[in-house]
Amino acid sequence: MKIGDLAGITGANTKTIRFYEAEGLMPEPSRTASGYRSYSEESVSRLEFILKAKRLGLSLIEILGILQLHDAQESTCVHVRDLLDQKIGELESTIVALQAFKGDLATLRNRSIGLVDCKSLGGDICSIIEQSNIIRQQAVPIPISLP
Amino acid sequence: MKIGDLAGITGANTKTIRFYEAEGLMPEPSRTASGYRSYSEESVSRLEFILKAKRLGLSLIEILGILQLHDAQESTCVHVRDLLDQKIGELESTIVALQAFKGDLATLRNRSIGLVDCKSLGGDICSIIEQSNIIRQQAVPIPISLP
DNA sequence: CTTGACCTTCTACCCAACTGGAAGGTTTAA
DNA sequence: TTAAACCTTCCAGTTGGGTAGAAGGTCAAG
Repeated sequence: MKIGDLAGITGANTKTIRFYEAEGLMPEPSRTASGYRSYSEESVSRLEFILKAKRLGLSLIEILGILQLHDAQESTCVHVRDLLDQKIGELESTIVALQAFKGDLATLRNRSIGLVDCKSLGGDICSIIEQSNIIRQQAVPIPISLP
Repeated sequence: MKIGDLAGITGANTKTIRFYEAEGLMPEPSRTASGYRSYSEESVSRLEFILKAKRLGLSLIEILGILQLHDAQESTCVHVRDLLDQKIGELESTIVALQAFKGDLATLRNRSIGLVDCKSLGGDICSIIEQSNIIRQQAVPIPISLP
């Protein structure tokens, strides 16, 4: 099967497949006489694995780590479970931070009800912002991407 | 006051101040005879405004919009209130999406308790991932950055 | 007078995860 | 036979918000 077929089956872009190969996520496939990449069924499941893992919020680096364990014929389960725990923890603290931040913004917004002249609260540019005193905690960045 | 003084007062990096100038957020300041940037108190409050607005989660583009209204001597309050409403709405849907996603990951993780051999559930690489069927909604990206 | 801490401009690089385009080779169906 | 639809490699660009470094000019203290 050629790269376009693999792309069609998995929903990935051909450029993305070559990119994953360059990044070491997909192994170098065999080639036809004319140099076209030639993939097997195994390539389909490997690429689908990568896409699923991405949907779980794993980065390419993290996925590479799992695949390297797999390729070294080591067990990946414990490692993956740790990764999931870590992701869940990150999500938890992100959610908490965002909720607090949303509360701060809502307070700020409610204080500004009925305000038309920005300077009526004493600011130079916009009192809503200048009167704010929000110090946001560094939130964990959320990896979000869809194929 | 020179750029280093402005940086010291506000906590911003001198490179960042020049970058904001290039992006049109900070106006071009006057120069000393030797070409050094020379700032006034107004520059301090403008830069502090930018930094505060960033802490509210506004992007530089959004901040630029507010500043352009201000510089055109139009009222910014209504616009800023709308921006806040929009940010609050984005936060709300992001939080909901993240909570759902966290629940999905937790379910997946709990299903894998006690699993040592990844293939015992039938997968090729890691059953935890291969058995997952998570289709994540496109979440709203959250601009997060601290000075 | 020199040393070191400033300042200037300019270009290039960082992060992730692709995506686009150019320039060329191959295959397939009409 | 020729046109479309593939494929190849390589290089550059995207996004956002900066940062790093080079090469040079300036200024104040000792």
